[in-house]
Amino acid sequence: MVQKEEARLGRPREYDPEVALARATEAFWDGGFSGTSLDDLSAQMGMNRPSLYAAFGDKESLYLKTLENYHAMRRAQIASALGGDRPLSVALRATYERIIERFLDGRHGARGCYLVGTAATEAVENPAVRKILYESVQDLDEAFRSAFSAAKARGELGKRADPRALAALASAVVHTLALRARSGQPRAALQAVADSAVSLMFSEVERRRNRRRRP
Amino acid sequence: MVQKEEARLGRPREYDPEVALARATEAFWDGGFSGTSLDDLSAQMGMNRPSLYAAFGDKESLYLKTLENYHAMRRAQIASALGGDRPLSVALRATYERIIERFLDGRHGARGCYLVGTAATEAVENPAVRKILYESVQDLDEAFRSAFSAAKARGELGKRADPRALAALASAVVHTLALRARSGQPRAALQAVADSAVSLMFSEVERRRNRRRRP
DNA sequence: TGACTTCTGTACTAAGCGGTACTAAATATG
DNA sequence: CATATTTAGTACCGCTTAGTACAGAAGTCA
Repeated sequence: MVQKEEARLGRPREYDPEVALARATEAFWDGGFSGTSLDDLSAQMGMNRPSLYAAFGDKESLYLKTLENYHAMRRAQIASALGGDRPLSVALRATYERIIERFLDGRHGARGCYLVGTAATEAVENPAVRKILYESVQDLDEAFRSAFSAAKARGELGKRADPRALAALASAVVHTLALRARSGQPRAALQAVADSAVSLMFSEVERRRNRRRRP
Repeated sequence: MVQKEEARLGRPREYDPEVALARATEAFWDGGFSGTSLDDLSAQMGMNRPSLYAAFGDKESLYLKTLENYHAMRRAQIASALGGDRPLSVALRATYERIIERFLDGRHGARGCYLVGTAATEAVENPAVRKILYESVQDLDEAFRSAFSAAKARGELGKRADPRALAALASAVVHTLALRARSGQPRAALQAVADSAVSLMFSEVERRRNRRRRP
């Protein structure tokens, strides 16, 4: 993320596009697309309406940009969290831990996942939003699937383990955590859900290990 | 649901309150709370604004009534689907089948669960909505938990099986199905998720059975 | 310096919003 | 029949919305 501060013609911007987009995301995250007005946005982004329009287009295209930006960030984050050479059961727990942290962190209370919390509502009547939501779900599945495949190749899972099925389940845990956070469940409840899910995914193997250790 | 058509004073209603509430649900389901105007509602409910206000109060209280109504209906439906004397693995598959059917059925495409699709967005800034969402998640967990406990007592699960953990997972499947439906995933994808999840929940037992049958 | 370019900020428009006052219509009651 | 009561429908209110016109400010460039 190098700042390429080329000498631009004309009056310089008084806002940072990245910061402004992040603040727009915050605003939409709390209120949803329809529930957040341009006055809200302009206030929270610290830029007046005409500048906002010049920079991001109309409300919908601003919203789509926040969605795509969020999606790209999370995609990278998940990939890096699942990468590395830790056993998947360990990496998975750590990943959920970080996700829970993010889902609980909001200025006005827990807000879960941005896509689950706001894009899902808009998805029915807005095809562009639906497409982003669809791709984000697919990408999450795929990230988990490749992680489970790799883990299986490393012998961390049984021969009968189905990476695709386990990945769908791992995604389901993310989705349920997003919803539970937004519904107001406390951190301990979210952690319990994530923990028991991971235990279940690896239960077969862990039991086999235990049998071998103390026969 | 007996119609108690008492002789009321004054001009008789030209609308059926239950039908009107169902139509309001439909409208909100597609557009969300903020995205659905009173004009939309009054058009779809087939009653003019003053009648709407007299019958259901303002927009928010109408929305809350649709949420509570939906919650009560689904609660009863899940309970009846999980009840009966079928093995839980069978009842669970049937339950998911029915849920998928409902999630895919919308006039303007698949819409998933009404609560997940609309209440989640409003939950951050509206405590009343958050409360209903919270209770609906808890109720679903509890319905599944009691079903898993009963199944365990009937010997359908291993001794180490944790009904609470399995219930959280079963709820997670419902949540992910709601989201996937709304994101546009086809029926086959939803069925695959549900099927493989059920298989995973009962995998331990099924494997043991297989071993016994063909040793 | 002066022309050109880009951003800022005020002020505005037209349309849509949630909500309501008021009149007419349709029933029960006496 | 007259009266009370409840609904239906029109028409409106004040406010908020998304989006824009325009003038001035703050830079670059020649």
